[in-house]
Amino acid sequence: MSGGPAVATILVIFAIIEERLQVLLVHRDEPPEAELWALPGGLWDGGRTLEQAAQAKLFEETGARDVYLEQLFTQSGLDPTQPSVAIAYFALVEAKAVRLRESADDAWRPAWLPVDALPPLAFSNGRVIAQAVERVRAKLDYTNIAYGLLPERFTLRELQAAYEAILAARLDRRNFRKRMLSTALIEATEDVRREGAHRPARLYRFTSREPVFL
Amino acid sequence: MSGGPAVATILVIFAIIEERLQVLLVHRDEPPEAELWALPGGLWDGGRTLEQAAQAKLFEETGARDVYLEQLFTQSGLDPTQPSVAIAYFALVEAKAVRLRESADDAWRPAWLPVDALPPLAFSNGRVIAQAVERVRAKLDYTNIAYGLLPERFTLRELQAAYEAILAARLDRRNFRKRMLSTALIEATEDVRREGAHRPARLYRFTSREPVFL
DNA sequence: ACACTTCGTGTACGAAGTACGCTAAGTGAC
DNA sequence: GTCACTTAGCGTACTTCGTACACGAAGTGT
Repeated sequence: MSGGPAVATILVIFAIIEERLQVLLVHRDEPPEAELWALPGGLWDGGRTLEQAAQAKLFEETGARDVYLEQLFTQSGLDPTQPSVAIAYFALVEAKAVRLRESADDAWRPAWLPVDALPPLAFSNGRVIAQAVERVRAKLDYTNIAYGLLPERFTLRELQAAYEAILAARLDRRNFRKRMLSTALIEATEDVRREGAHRPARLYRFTSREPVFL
Repeated sequence: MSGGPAVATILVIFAIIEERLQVLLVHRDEPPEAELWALPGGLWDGGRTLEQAAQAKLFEETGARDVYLEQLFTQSGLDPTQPSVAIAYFALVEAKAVRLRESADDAWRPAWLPVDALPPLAFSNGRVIAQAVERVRAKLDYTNIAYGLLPERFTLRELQAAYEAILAARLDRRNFRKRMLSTALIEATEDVRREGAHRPARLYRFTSREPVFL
């Protein structure tokens, strides 16, 4: 080994928790950059494609499969101790379907942190996250990537809450509905959900759980 | 050496030549993939950032500095003989300012080939080029990246010709003018250019030669 | 003087997005 | 059972942006 540069994949895993966009981070207990939070990742062994390696790491951290995963950016020089490149991916997962990796000794423990209030991060992970957020926001407009964040069936209100969490903006309820239904990204189901003292909400689903562009 | 995966940068260098969007390719004289055209690139030595390595390679091939250069995508498994990752960049250069590298023995000779009529390419370079074209097209709409393709001063007709070459579509002359001038991306100069038996055309320049987003 | 070519500006129309008011369908209080 | 209350759901007016298209302006060459 050694000689060639180190190649790593790092993951920006998003979920919506408590109406906020949150990102999965791990607490580093050892140098370099000990005691800081960092994005999960791992060295690439060359045995699979980069995408497969990222998928595997995502599964290891969250137990999630078949979620939206997209390559973001490749950086060099993140690790000052050796030549290295890191290929960043981002993923959107449904919070309720995730089971975080257990760390018996409370070491390298993973946790969700809201993107609008991040602590100091290891390496340059803040930049990577910012870029991931930007990409997700842009893609909300013309793709169905939100399917990754929601359960199979959901109300329009829930979908809107997801959009608002990501965009960090409030949207008009009626225009949002109109826009969503005018695309073919989602479709109504037969069922409704009743909760609270008001009219029940119809449940919708994404017409496709594969990435779709408008 | 050896052991770690090979890390390479590859470049998709665009220019507009004879009113067509063309890409710089080199002819491979040796295996693997001998006798095919391929994108220029080189192994990364870890001594600089990836971006600097790409800049250097770009300069080596074209003599161009300070042009638009953007990272595109990272692929693994392009080379079947060893684990490897390739970070692709694309660049936009002004054809007239380019001086192609001389190859004394006519080996690995570089040449411009139009993107709409490419021969079979080595590795999976066709996909990379297609993705680069797509990115450039998208960015034309909301950035000033075209500045890389044109000389410092140009007529609106020339700018439009560049857009048409990239988009592979014809644009309405008057709407194009209106749209361009409504942004602050370009500004009129004092001078005009006279050529041919007709009204002379005003010369414009980009207000900035750094990347600008709308 | 006139034909010819490209440059430059204005106007009319339609599509898409935004602001906003009103009715529908439930639950719970009394 | 009626009524107050809350969220769901739909429709309309207005604005903004993009597209289609017509005409005068400013040169050169005959």
